[in-house]
Amino acid sequence: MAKIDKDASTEDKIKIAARKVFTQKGYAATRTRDIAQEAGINLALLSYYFRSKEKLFAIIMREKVQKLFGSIVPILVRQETTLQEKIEHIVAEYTEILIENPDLPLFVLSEIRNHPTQFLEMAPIQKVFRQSSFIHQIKATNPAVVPIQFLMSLLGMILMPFVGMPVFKIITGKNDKQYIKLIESRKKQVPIWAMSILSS
Amino acid sequence: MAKIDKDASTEDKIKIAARKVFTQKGYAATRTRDIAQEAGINLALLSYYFRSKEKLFAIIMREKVQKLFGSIVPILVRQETTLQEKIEHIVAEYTEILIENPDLPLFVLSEIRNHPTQFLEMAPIQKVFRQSSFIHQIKATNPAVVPIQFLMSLLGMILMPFVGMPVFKIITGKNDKQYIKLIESRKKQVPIWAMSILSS
DNA sequence: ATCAGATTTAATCATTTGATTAAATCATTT
DNA sequence: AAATGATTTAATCAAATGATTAAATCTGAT
Repeated sequence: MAKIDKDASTEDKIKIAARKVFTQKGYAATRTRDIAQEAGINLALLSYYFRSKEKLFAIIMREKVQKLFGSIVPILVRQETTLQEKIEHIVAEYTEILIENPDLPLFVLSEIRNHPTQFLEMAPIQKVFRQSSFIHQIKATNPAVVPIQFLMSLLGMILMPFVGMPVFKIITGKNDKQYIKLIESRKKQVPIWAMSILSS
Repeated sequence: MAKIDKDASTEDKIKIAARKVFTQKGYAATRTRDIAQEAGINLALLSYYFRSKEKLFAIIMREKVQKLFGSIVPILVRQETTLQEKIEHIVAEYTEILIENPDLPLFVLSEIRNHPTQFLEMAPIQKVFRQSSFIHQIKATNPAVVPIQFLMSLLGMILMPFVGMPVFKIITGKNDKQYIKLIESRKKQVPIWAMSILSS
C-alpha cells in the first residue's frame, strides 16, 4: 500500500499521504490509519509529527485553500492587463490547476461549509476584491453587469466540469482521457462565452 | 433539541431529521445519535425502522438525487418549448429548488464522488440526454456550441452561488437575506447570459 | 566504538459509534 | 378489562478510532 517516495522525509511522506486521503475522502471519512498506511509509516508517527488529526488537517486545508483561491487574486488586481486578458488568464490557470487537482473544489468547498469561518479569515479578501482592477474594468465595459454576478458565472463555468465530474462522465459516456480533452477545449470556449456575457 | 413536529409519525420524524443532518454534515460526519436527537427519539428506533445508518442514508440520498436531477430531465426533453423557454424554465426551477435546499448540490455531488456509481444507475440518462429536444435545439441554434459544454456552463452559472455560498458571502459582505436577493436577481440574468453564449 | 538525541515501532487506552437486546409502555381489538 | 401486537426505552456490546506510552532502533558527533 505504501507507495510514497522513499527519499522523502517522514514528515513529508505523511503530508503527501494526508493531502491525498483528505482530499479524496474528506475530513470526517478519513482515518488516521489510512494516512499512516498510505504514507507507509506507523500510526504513532502521525501524533509524533503533527500531534493530532485536526492539526494535520489544518495544515493541509490551509494549503488547499491557498491553492484554490491564491492564484486568482493576483490576476484580478493586476493593473496592466485588459479585462479580456484577465478572463483568459483566470480560465487558463484555473483549468490547469484543477486538471492536476480534480478533487480540489469539492473538497475545499465542502470543508469550508463544515468548518464555518475557520478557513476564511484570509484577512481583507472583501476589500481586495472591491478595489480590484477587475471590478472596475467590468463596470467600465458593461455597467449593466454586476461584477460579483459575473465572477460567479465565470467561476461556475470553470468549476462545474470538476464539481460534477462523475455525473457528466456518465452523461457523456467519456473515459478519463476523453473527459480531460473536453475540459481542455473549454480553455478557449469559456473566455469567449464570458466576453459575450459582457456584451449582453 | 428535538424540534420536529409532534404530529408526524415516528418514521417520518426520523426521515425529516435524517434529511437535515445528512445534508448538513454529510454521511461520514453524521452520527446516528445526532439523527435520533434531532428527531427527538431513542437511538434504537433508528435500527427498528431503518435497520442501519447506511439503509437510511440510501433512502435519503435517493430522494436528494431525484430532487437535484429529477426536475431538469422533463424540461430538456419537452418538444413544445423553445430553447429559450427551456433555459428560462431550468434557471427558474433550479433556483427555486436550491433556495429551499441550499446544501443540496454540495451534498449530492460530494456523496456521489464518495459512493462512486451507486447512485447514478438511473438507467438511461445518457440516452435520454442525447435524444433530448434540448440538444437538437442547441445544434440548430448554433452548431459551433457543443451541447454538453453549454449545459455545463448553464448549470455552473446556476449552481455556483450555492456551492460557493460561504465564500461569496464573505466576499460580498452580504447577510443571508441579501444573499438570497442576489441569487434571485440571477433568475433573470442567467437566461440572458446563456442566450448570449449561444449567439457567440 | 560510544553516547545522545532523533526516529520508529508494537502494544495499549479511552472514547466514540453503530447496532442489538430484553423489558416496558402504548394503542387497538375483543 | 384483558389480550395482542406495535412502539419505545434503557442498558449494553463489539468494533472502530484517535491518541499515548514505553521500549527499540537508527543516526551522527565525539
